[in-house]
Amino acid sequence: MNAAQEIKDKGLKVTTSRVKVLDILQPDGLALSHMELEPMLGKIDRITLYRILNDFEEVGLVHKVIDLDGVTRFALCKHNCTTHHHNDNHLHFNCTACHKMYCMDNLPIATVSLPKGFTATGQSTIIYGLCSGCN
Amino acid sequence: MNAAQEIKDKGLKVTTSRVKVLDILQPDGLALSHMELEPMLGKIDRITLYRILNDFEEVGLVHKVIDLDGVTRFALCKHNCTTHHHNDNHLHFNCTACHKMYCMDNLPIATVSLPKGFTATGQSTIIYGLCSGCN
DNA sequence: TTACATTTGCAACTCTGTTGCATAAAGAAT
DNA sequence: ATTCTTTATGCAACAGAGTTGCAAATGTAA
Ligand SMILES: [Mn+2]
Ligand SMILES: [Mn+2]
Ligand SMILES: [Zn+2]
Ligand SMILES: [Zn+2]
Repeated sequence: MNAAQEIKDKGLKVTTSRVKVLDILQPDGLALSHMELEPMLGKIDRITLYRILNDFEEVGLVHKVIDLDGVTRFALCKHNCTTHHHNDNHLHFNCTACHKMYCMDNLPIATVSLPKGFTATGQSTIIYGLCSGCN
Repeated sequence: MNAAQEIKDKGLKVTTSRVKVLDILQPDGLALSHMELEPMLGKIDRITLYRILNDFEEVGLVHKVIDLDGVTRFALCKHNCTTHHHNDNHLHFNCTACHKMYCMDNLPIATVSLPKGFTATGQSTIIYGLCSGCN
């Protein structure tokens, strides 16, 4: 499906900025930061980019993940996420050389048994090391 | 062991600010943020606190962990960490109600098998849900 | 094509973290 | 105890990330 249609299906107005942002996030399965996205987008205001990404996250088009350096990154949702309900409970891999962050769908997530009194609703795991490009 | 001695053993000068910071981090096993630490410390300059925590991390007195909201937190090391070599490869629990972050020593860490080309040197897992105080 | 609702760009602001520099404090030598 | 040297501290100034208010521009539907 094309970006404009996905945006419309989520109930958002189709604007050139939003289409461009979604197109850039499409292909790779990588989670990109604001600093990486801004130069790829031309002359879009950085505040607009903040608002677009936040809107996309709210309607389930992208998910947010904070990497090991504390940098916020965004990646496409692939599992029918909807407004305020994300299904992106997958692992992420953060390369310590090139700092790329990969969404690792299809990897199993271990269940942890917590001490009495604690109840888990989810977990966020970032594995770090060298990616296939840096190895 | 008392805070002053621990600081001296790591080759750092024993100052009143450093002792106070280490004393505050001692008891609970919680990872505290700058915003939480500053009011507990009285009149210590915030830049000084940044430098103290960074120095403590470098010599292996504390470790840093970024919570689910992207807030940087610091907690005591408990496993003979040394300069530039940390052994704090444990899970963390982030309460979604009170936002406390707990160091979960003694919980097993699952090993993940990655796609070809990727090699892991470690992982960082944050489990979220309700803590014993909020349940 | 007009009219309405939403989005965008800009200014201003907060919060986090870093660096340079003069002063204060710690530790060692005398 | 006093001096000396090194390190730590406080302050100012700055850079980056993220938010909000508001007027102008744009999208959509009538
Ligand atoms: Mn992801
Ligand atoms: Mn910890
Ligand atoms: Zn890499
Ligand atoms: Zn709690």
